[in-house]
Parts: sequence; C-alpha cells; structure tokens
Amino acid sequence: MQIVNEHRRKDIHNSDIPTVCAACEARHGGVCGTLTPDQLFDLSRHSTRRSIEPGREVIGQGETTDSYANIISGVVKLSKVLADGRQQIVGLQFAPDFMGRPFTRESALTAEAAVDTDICAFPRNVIERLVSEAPGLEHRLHEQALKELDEARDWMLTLGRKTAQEKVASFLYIIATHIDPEQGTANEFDLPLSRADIADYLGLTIETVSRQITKLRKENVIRIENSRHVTVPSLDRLMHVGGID
Amino acid sequence: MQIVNEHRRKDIHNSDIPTVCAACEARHGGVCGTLTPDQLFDLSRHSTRRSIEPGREVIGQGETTDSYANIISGVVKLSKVLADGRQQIVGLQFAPDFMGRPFTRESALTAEAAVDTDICAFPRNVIERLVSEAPGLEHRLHEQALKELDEARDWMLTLGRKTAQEKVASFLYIIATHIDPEQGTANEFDLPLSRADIADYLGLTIETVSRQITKLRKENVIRIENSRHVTVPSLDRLMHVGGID
DNA sequence: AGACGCCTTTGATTTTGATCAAGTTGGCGA
DNA sequence: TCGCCAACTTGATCAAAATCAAAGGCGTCT
Repeated sequence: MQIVNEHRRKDIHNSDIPTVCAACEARHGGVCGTLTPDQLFDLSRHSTRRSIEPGREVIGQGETTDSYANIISGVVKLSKVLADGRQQIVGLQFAPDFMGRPFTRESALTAEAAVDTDICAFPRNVIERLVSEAPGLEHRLHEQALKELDEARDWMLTLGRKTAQEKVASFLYIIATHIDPEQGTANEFDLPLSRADIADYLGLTIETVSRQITKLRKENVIRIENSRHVTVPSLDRLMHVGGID
Repeated sequence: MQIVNEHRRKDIHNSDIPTVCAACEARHGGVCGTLTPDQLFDLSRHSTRRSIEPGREVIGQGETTDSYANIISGVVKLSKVLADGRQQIVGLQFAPDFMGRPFTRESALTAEAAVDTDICAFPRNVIERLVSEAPGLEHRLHEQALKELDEARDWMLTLGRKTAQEKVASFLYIIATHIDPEQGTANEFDLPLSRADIADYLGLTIETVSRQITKLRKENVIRIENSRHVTVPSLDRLMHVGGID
C-alpha cells in the first residue's frame, strides 16, 4: 500500500476542475478525460460516489438501466445466467472502466462487485445529453466498447479452445495485468474472485479450478498464501503455461 | 475479384444517390444510412465492390488493416488461432454488417469468407475522414460495436456453460435468425459453414458436431439434406433444445 | 464410367473434466 | 478458547467429449 501524494491544489491546471474529479483516475484513463471543465462541472453536479461491498449487485439481468458509472477502484463481474442457473462471467471490469451499455434500456447482464468497489454513478439522461453535446465523449465510449469487444473475443478463444490448466493460467495473467490501475503488471496480488467466481469465469467447476491452482503451485508457476494471495515469480512462464503468445 | 464502376444516375427517384448505393442493403440496416447524399458520393467514389469466394481471407491476424467494408451478401467468419494451431471462430458477420475494427492498425483476428460473399470496401482514411465530419457515422459504428459485444457475450455463455447438444442447437438458431438479410427467421436454409467451421465456432471437434447433428435429426428437431440443407419444423423447439430463453 | 479426394458419418477407446463425497482451513462470534 | 460456517482442497468414480480409426457419400477430373 502506498500513500498518494496529494498536496498541490491551487495551481493553474487544476483550479477550474470539480473537487471530486481532481484526484479521480477516470479523468485519465477513463471516460471523463474528454470533457471540458464546464462539462465536468455539469456531470459532477449530477454524479454520486458510492461504495459497493462484495456480492452486491449493481444492475441485474433484465432490469432497466437508468445510470452509468465509472469504476474508481475495485473489480466488477459481468455475468449471464441460463434458465436452469448455470452461470458464466462474461467480463471483468477494473478501474477506471466505464460501466453500462449505452443506448439500451434493458440490461442483458448482471453487474456485481467482486470486492469492495467505489463507483461514480451518473443518471443516463445526463450522459445522453453530454454525448450529444460533446462528440469526444461518444468517441471515448466507442473506444471502451471496442476494448471490451477485443477482450471478449480473446476470452472466447480461452473458453472454447484452452485446457483447464491454460484457462486458470490465463485468468491469473488477466488479473496480474489489470489489478493495478497504474497499468503496470503486478507479480504479487490478492485474487479479487473466489474459486466459485473463477470457475464461472472459466467455464469450469470449483473443484477443477482448485486442482489446477494446486498443480500450478506444485510446478512453481505461482505461490499461494491464504488461498487468495498470489505471487508470480515469472510472468513469462505464466503466459507460456496459459498459451498466451 | 471484380470491380464495379459507379455512375451518377439521373433518374427522378434516386437522382442524388450514387447508382451503386441505390439498391444497397447497407444503406438501410448498415452503416451508410446516416450519410448525406454528398457524403455517400464521396464514399462511393473511393469504394470498390468485390466478390470473395469461400475460404478466401479478407484480412489476416496480425496484418495491417487499411480498409473497412460493408457486407453486401454472404457470411464472414472472424477467427483467432493459438500458437499451436487450435482455432476459435469468435464471430460471424452477415449482410449488412460493417467489417473492420476502427481506430487500430493491426488486426487481432482473421476474417474469411464462409461462402461466396460480396463486400463493398472503403480505404481507412476515407472512413476516418467521414467519421470526423459526420458524427452520425461514429454513432452508427458505435452501435455496431455494441451489437457485436452483446453477441460475443451471449456466445461466451454458450461456449462456457452449454453442452455439445445445446451448442449445436444454438448455432443452428443463430443461422436461422441471421441468414436472411430481410431479418426474418428462416426455417429452411443452407448451412454457410462446414462441419469443421461449426466445430471451431462451438469449441468442439468435427466428430462431436456430426454426432449431435445426427442426434437432433433422429429426435426430429431438424431435417437434413446433402449435409448442408437444414429444415427446422419448430423454431421454438430448437430454441428450447439450445437452452435459449 | 471409374478413380481420386474431400467432407462427413459412425464406431471403439481414451481422456479430461464433472460429479459425488469427505476432509481441511481460517475467520469470527459467543 | 471453542465451535461453527463458509471457502477451499483432496480423493474416488463417472460421463461427456476427444481421439483414434474406418468407412460412406458425393462431386469432379480424366
């Protein structure tokens, strides 16, 4: 854990930005970056920051979406369920991702916090108004959608063609490369997902996930403490085991 | 490959629309619908219509994309391969879909015609110029990306959690609902994919696909002629077998 | 027509991961 | 400190799909 250096305040560059936004990650990697200071004020006036505890549902499959949000910190699971209860996690979102499916009223999936997560939520009509006023914002949302599409297709290859061992290694690689919002790859981290979640993400059972993690541990690809804390001595080795080029 | 020359047609009804575009589907469901007549002329001046025979690669994984295209008719497979050759089809595109990943130079996947396919191709710089001039065009591309994202996530559920039987039924349902560009669902059609392609789409082997098709035939869910022509007596029944709500 | 080649089907066997069934661990409240 | 509970691990067995191995159709080239 590191302490963020936070004492420069009244300089020219930050003086005309809403206080809540000044330290916000979403302004850099996220979706607010393209807004003018006026638009940022506009948006922040209607936005609410919320903390969500693990397991809390943000939006349910089939419900009406009336808000969007930026993820400030934490991890959100996007999942779908079959009528008989079989479940598949179809995406993970990390800070500073934008959450929400623009231009549709009904959500086709469930969004749920995997760990303690902070979000900054906006009502849909404000976003829609800003989109029509600021073409850069739609471009940004478009980029986010394309990024998610690329990730979804990568994951389809994993789901359809990889072995259990490769799937688990691929999952660990995803976490290692996304858990740190500063965009570096971490070689030591806490898993944001339980074994059950990992199974739902990989299209496997809990038992198979557990066995494969044990196998990776015995082969020294990873080290595990408390079943949640993972150390990766060689990311290259992990990638190789995961069948990632 | 054939190239069609476009001429400005002078008749009363379509006098201000390029001849090639006048009868084109992409103007309705597709991406050209938001353009003004002037922009359509601009684009059509730089566009080329091409026919692509089955198996011909339109763009390869890792290659540089320098063009986009609308699918006029036919079916295009989007696929990814692992280093050792395992392959996964990550999407199918039908008329009048827009092909191409905006805002990136290098293609992360291979696009290949599944059957005889006609496309209308545009150079990337023309599209990029039009995007900056016509905000409606980016919106249209954004919608297309979101549609593909929804489809990809639906398919992830199929890949991760469905049985072989359900996968094959889900595939047949997709074809039944997309093969007809007029957007109706067909209960009789030719499969645009070989057994090998179907296997790559479903994350199965050829043999398993064949056995499941035989099983569906024996259970009267479908009828098959020449191994390619399929009749679906009851679409509801097919959906049910495919685990589609 | 006959033979070649490709795609598809069918059959026998193996393998991977699922299922069923105990245990183990760690956190937490009484 | 104990006991409980949930999450995780481990083991034994089972089943679905993969793999290995032949055929069977069907179009086409000569």
